[in-house]
Amino acid sequence: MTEEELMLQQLFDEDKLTDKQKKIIVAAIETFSEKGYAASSTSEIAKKAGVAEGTIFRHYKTKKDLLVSIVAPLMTKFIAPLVVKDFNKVLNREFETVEEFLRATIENRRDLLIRMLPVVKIMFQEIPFQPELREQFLELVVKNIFNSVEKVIIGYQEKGLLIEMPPESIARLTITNILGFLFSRYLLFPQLDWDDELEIERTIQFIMHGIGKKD
Amino acid sequence: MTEEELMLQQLFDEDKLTDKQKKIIVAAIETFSEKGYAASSTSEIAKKAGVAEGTIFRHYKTKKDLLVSIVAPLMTKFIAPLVVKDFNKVLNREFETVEEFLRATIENRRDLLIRMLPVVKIMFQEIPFQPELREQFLELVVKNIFNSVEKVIIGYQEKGLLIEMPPESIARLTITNILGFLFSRYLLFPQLDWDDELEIERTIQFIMHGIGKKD
Amino acid sequence: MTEEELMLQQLFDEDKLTDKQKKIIVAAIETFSEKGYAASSTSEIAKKAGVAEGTIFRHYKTKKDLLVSIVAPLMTKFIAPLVVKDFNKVLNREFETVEEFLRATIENRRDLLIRMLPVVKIMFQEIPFQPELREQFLELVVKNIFNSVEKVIIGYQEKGLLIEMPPESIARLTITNILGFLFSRYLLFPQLDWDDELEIERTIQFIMHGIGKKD
Amino acid sequence: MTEEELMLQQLFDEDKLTDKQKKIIVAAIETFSEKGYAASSTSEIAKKAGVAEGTIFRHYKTKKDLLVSIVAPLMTKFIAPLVVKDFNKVLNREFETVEEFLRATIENRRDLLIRMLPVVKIMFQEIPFQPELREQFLELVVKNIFNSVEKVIIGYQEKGLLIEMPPESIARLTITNILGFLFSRYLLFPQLDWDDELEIERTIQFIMHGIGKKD
DNA sequence: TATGAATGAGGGTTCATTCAT
DNA sequence: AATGAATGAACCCTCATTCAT
Repeated sequence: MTEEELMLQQLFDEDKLTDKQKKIIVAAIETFSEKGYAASSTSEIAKKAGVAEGTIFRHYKTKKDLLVSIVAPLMTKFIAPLVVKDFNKVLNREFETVEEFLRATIENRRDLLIRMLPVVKIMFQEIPFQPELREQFLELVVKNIFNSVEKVIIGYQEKGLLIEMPPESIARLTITNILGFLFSRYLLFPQLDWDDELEIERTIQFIMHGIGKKD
Repeated sequence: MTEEELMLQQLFDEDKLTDKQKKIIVAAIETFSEKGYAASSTSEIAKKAGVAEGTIFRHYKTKKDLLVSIVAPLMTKFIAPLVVKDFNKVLNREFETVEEFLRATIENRRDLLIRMLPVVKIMFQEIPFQPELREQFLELVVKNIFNSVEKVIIGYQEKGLLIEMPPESIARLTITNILGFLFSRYLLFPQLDWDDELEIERTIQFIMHGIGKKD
Repeated sequence: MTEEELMLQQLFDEDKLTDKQKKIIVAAIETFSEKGYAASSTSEIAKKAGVAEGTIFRHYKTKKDLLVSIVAPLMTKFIAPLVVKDFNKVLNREFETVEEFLRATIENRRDLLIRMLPVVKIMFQEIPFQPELREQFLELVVKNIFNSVEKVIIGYQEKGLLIEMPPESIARLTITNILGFLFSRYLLFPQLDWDDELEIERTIQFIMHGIGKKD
Repeated sequence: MTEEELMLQQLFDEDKLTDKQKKIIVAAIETFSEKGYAASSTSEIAKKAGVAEGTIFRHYKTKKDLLVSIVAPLMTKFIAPLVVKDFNKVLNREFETVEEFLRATIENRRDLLIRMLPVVKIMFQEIPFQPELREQFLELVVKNIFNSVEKVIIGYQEKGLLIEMPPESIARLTITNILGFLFSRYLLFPQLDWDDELEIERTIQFIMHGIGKKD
């Protein structure tokens, strides 16, 4: 089983996908991610997947349908659990400090995040142009997850570990920084030299303490 | 003079642009920004600009040439000065604290940033797919600007106002948060209700102090 | 038994058709009639028939084969008997006048004609484009039937009830008027208000006496 | 100037058609008429017209647009004048009898009718499937022309030359017979031996006197 | 026998680009 | 300089037909 298929299993294990369907999805993710949705052609995807072009349209009514079929489950099945799962651990007092929690979460899932990056890239690239995706994202990710996050943040706030800023803002800022790092690192400038461990540590440090010196 | 033409003047005032060329650029920015580069057609741009299709190709050899002609000067003439200019003020001790500096910078240029957002959006949308733009961005923006930033940051660090983190990281994190806010606000979820003043204040607060409670 | 199946029985009662075959034919007639042969897709027919696409091609080698299988028996088993049958009655002096004969024939079979119209429509739509059908039509309908008609017409001519025009011409003109009414009524402008009884009466009157005033 | 171009001139002389546009229309008429609209491909039409396929879509937004652009002017510019023109002569008492009028009309325009037949064929083939055409036909031909016809018919009725049947019915029946002859002759069975003069004469005779013997 | 996934040729249409005017 | 008709490759998608199950 290739890496891609592993990722697919994470994304699509509930659905019964035929062999060809898996190949189409793998090829589509690769192509969309490399060239962007609009610049990808179904014929190229078909060739890369080793199927006839018509086969794509047997499974996905339109090219956009293919896009949505890739990105939508990511939102429902991947991103939500990714965050929520360990938040429960946090709520169960497994982590004494937010710092530890952030470090554990990021480190813990870094490989998966890296493997998922193509799809994440597609997702953020297309959200500005596809109202359908934007609405799904708001409904499934923003609303759904931010609810869970709120509890955790409030928990830490009550423990006196977080400032009193409203939970949504804290969530937005934290997520911004994590995604900001990942996008800079893997999408915008992958060819630069990065010391990943160090940058993650700095990101966490920044999230926790900002850049102002305590005195 | 329309708003767009004002923006154009900021971007292109040195070049002698014909009236039609200006219209083409305005139309291209609007279209690229709305639909993305690949999904925009030159015929649509021509129609929106009120010129013949051929006219576009008289001024810009290819569609990609049009894209680069829009984004490249942004990098050289807009973003660089935007940051550097006030950094010099900072170096001249005009601002006692980083906070004040950040606030002044953001507030000061907010309107312009908002008006520039279409082009900024295009820039970030296309950087992952256009190596030409990516290299330009690295060369002109990252290297060029980060050099200036370093001095400022070092200055504040020497004054004991910033932590000891390496200047590049501080720059990256700061920029990430500013752009992160602007992208969330204007590109990803413009339809949500935002209290801009408040969010900017929180972003600044976050940049300076993180989310961890000092005690 | 539905109306369609009744019609099918009239058309195909000798052949042993499976249940699925009947459903395919009903669906094909409906689709061909609504959209025309070329604009109908086998997949739509399959869906409407509730069978798999492959099933159609198990029974009919090609799409055209399906068309011919529908229209051909119509010519041999329906139209020919339709006319000939009562012509025998006429020959047996059941009708004193041609008028009565025409009226009886049309009225008598009007419901059936209406129910058959989808297939008749297909037949006339496709005859110009399918040489196979055209030849069959000439062989089975024109030659075969016109022979019978000739006898009837000659019979009435001998009785002094018809003018001396050659039987083929009389046949052509009569049929033209009946079909012309039916086509105007049911195919070209079904949405107009028609007083069927009245129009039939006028058609008969016209066939018999033209529009010139006797003096 | 070829025959087709002559016909085109009759149909489209008011519009300024480029050379390529004329070729496209000629090719489209030929192809639609031979194979039917749905079975004709734009690539075939382009090849036959000697233009690039894209050129078709520069002038006609869609394939259906091409169809309508061919058939619509036929209705407005050809069929209407065809009938109305001589009806005025009739009203001016140029013809003593309806028979003479019919003969003059048919003979007079037979060549043109024959040359127009491909377009007439397309028109009647597609009216059942294209609501757009059907409505146009009703609006432009049926309503428009039948108004004129009514006057003529009433004129002859007042002169005692026509029976008292309602003008619309007389019109429908007359037109049915003329088109019925033309369709049988040129569309359905062009390969049969026809004595055109004789058949026209018989059609006229039939229209005037029916098939019933006066006595 | 019946299925429906798979095919790949061909469908209508769009597009960036060219070039004569 | 500016036009816009013309191009033809490429696009997304549909289709009749095949074949392993």
